[in-house]
Amino acid sequence: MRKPADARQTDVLTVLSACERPMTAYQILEQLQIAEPDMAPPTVYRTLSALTDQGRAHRLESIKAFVPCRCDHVESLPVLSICEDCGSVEEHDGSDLLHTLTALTAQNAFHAHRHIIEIHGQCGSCAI
Amino acid sequence: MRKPADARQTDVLTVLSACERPMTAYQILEQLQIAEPDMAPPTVYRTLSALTDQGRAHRLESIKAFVPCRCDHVESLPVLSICEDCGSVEEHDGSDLLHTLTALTAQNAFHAHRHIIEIHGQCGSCAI
DNA sequence: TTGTGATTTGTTACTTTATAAAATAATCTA
DNA sequence: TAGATTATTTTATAAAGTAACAAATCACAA
Repeated sequence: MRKPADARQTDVLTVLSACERPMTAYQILEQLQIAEPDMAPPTVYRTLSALTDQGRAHRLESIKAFVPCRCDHVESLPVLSICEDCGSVEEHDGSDLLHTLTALTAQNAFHAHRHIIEIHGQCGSCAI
Repeated sequence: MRKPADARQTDVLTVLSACERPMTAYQILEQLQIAEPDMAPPTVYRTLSALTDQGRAHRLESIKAFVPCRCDHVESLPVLSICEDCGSVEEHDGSDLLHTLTALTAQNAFHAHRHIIEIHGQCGSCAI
């Protein structure tokens, strides 16, 4: 059952958006397999790569999971805060951090391609 | 062959420090197995957790690898820059970022426990 | 149209990364 | 020095990710 890539991307984003929490690749796969039982991991991973490349989804490296982009997905520096109690994730625009980060790495003439900023902690609702 | 935890930690740090590049848990295991062929993954993972908790090593979440802490391992906000060409990693002190990060997440009364800041790019030596 | 090559998508099988849980060893306490 | 307690190791397996090839589709020339 062959589908064009953009249809797959829509499918994956739909599944991701329907869930309040970040989802692992295999959780996404499991959802998609309800409609297409033969789907295999590479299909999901390929689609997720495309989505993250486009900025339409983000991968949370520290918890091996994915969230849909809640911003305009053009923003250059997503900062993702992850509540360790309830698992919820908030997305923030970290553009203000850019020049400090650049200054930090400038010593070695380092040229950045991609920034990963994730914050683990406790969200307001869970702090009560 | 049972060893106290701190001896294990020394072993792992020695292996890590002897390598210029970040190492995966299984690469570390492979090195340690030269002396102790029966060592199994959980021993390495447990030791690495202890080391990262103490700040004596860092885990690069985005590449699933570990480096020894090159700073005083008390520093609160390590920023790790990773060269995508040669694989080298530099460690920087990102304390200056703290108040901006706090401001970013403050809207939701989020309370941070741990920050993960990794930068992918190209180091000076590889830019030539 | 139809053949040809380039590209995208699907499938199989596997590798790498990580951990749960049982087993064992060391240490402590009385 | 037996029994309780804690820490470490082992076994086995779960979870995450990918390489490599097969099949389908597309683009375009003849």
